[in-house]
Amino acid sequence: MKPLERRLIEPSRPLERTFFARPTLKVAVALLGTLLVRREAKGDLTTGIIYEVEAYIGSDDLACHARSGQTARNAAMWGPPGNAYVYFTYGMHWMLNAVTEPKGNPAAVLLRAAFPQNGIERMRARRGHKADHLLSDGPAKLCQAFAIDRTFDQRSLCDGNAALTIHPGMAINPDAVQATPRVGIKNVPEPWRSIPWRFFLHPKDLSGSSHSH
DNA sequence: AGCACGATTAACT
DNA sequence: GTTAATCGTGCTC
Repeated sequence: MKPLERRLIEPSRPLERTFFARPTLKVAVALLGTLLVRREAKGDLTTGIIYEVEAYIGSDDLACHARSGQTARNAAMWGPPGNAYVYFTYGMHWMLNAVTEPKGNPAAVLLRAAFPQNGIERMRARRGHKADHLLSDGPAKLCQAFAIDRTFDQRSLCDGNAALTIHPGMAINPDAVQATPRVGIKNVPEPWRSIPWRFFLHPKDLSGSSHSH
């Protein structure tokens, strides 16, 4: 018996580059509630609603990889807004970012968590047989669940038929957005270590009004 | 050439 | 609560 999928969200057009070509903090908050869509072989869709992000903004931000100037690794951040920036860390994990701000202005939003919507069994096959909410509740887990690796670095997230896109998702109550310091940067100097550029929604705020068009 | 550490995770005590 | 895993990157010598 095929497991029951959550509500099938038929993706509309992806978010356009103009969505990402804005101040990074605005893009970060606006990404909450949007739908991450991974098109796999045979047209299978793996999707989830983004509910946790972090902003990394420019070479002055000492937590941002742009702090040490442009290199082969971080070049994506200097590229067009709406591209992916995917990097490898801790010797084993991939991280997915969406590049923001006008081209040449290095900044990005780290996608830290998404609530599974479609393709949940594919996520389980890659992540182990865990409860839905544990499949993509961290930046490296998200990349595992959605099968994202270096091949996505510098690729557009805005092309309709691409393997990875971001689409309008749920309407979000701005009052429900939580902000805290970014995590995993405890050796970064102040004020960057404590500036509240992590944004997220509580699960209860994900179960409300959903719309796909 | 060597080295310290990382936008983390899973598995421990 | 702690810690091993595991290796690319950027910095120092």
